[in-house]
Amino acid sequence: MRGKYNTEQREEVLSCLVAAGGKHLTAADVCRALKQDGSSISTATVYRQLDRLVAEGAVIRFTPEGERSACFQLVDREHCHREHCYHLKCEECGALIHLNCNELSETEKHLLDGHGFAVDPGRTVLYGICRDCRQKGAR
Amino acid sequence: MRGKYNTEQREEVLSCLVAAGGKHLTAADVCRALKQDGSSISTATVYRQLDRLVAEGAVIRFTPEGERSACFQLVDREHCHREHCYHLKCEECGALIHLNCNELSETEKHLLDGHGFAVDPGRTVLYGICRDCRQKGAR
DNA sequence: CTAGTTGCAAAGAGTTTGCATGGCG
DNA sequence: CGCCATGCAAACTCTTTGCAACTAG
Repeated sequence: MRGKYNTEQREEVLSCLVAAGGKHLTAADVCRALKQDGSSISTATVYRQLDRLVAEGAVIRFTPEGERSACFQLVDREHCHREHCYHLKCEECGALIHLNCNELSETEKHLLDGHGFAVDPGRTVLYGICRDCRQKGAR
Repeated sequence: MRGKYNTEQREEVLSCLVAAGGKHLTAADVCRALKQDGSSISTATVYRQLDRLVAEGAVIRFTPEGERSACFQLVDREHCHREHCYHLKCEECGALIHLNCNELSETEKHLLDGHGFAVDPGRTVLYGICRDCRQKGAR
């Protein structure tokens, strides 16, 4: 089973994402950053830890349009109550918006009752254009 | 320079996307569909034509989170807004469920009106557990 | 001790590219 | 005819996997 042990490699991958602040990193970015810090972790392990962090909901994964590799970004837990926290990712400016909204809980309920599908909010990312970018772009 | 000649291969790739209606296709889907129609175009050419169509703006390209391959979808210029087709991805069995549901359109509207966020349905994937897997796993 | 983890290298999947040939305009 | 497009296969990039050795709890 995954996510049982707390290894040094795990800590390093995690702290790498923490150091990145609100920004996202690719797996390659993480490897590069780690190498620069003197620690060299195998690529496979970086991927495995990232997967694990995503599964735990500590990190979200997404692939920006046009990019070939996946991006990983730390979820800010302060602005994110466990239960119904969704993430909105602006395709324009890249902002990651944390959203806690009853309406979405309703939708969640509907998908479960009406479609038998149990949504996993922590792992779901809604793509679109945020308010700021819509105003700027006059859309 | 690109997009000068109107070849048979170009027509076939295009008509394949037209035939798909509002739905998106991967490059592999296109190849498969063409092969089924008797015409076999090289993978490279399918990619090149898709690139060309994207460059021309006739087609959009995006990669749904969790998927490894890019999706291509015809831009319907008449019905300017994209079809409200969402995708549900089962984390258990990997099934990708296409969903067209009014409730979600409501949610979309709410996100726009209440939060200023214009969701991009084609790009968004909701993660969770599907009905079958929930029943099997007694979750 | 025992089961989860790691590193390595090799395998995979998807996509791109080099080059000679073919075909649109 | 001049170029652009095609096909093929090899190259490439990103990610996953098999397996033996290692290690946290």
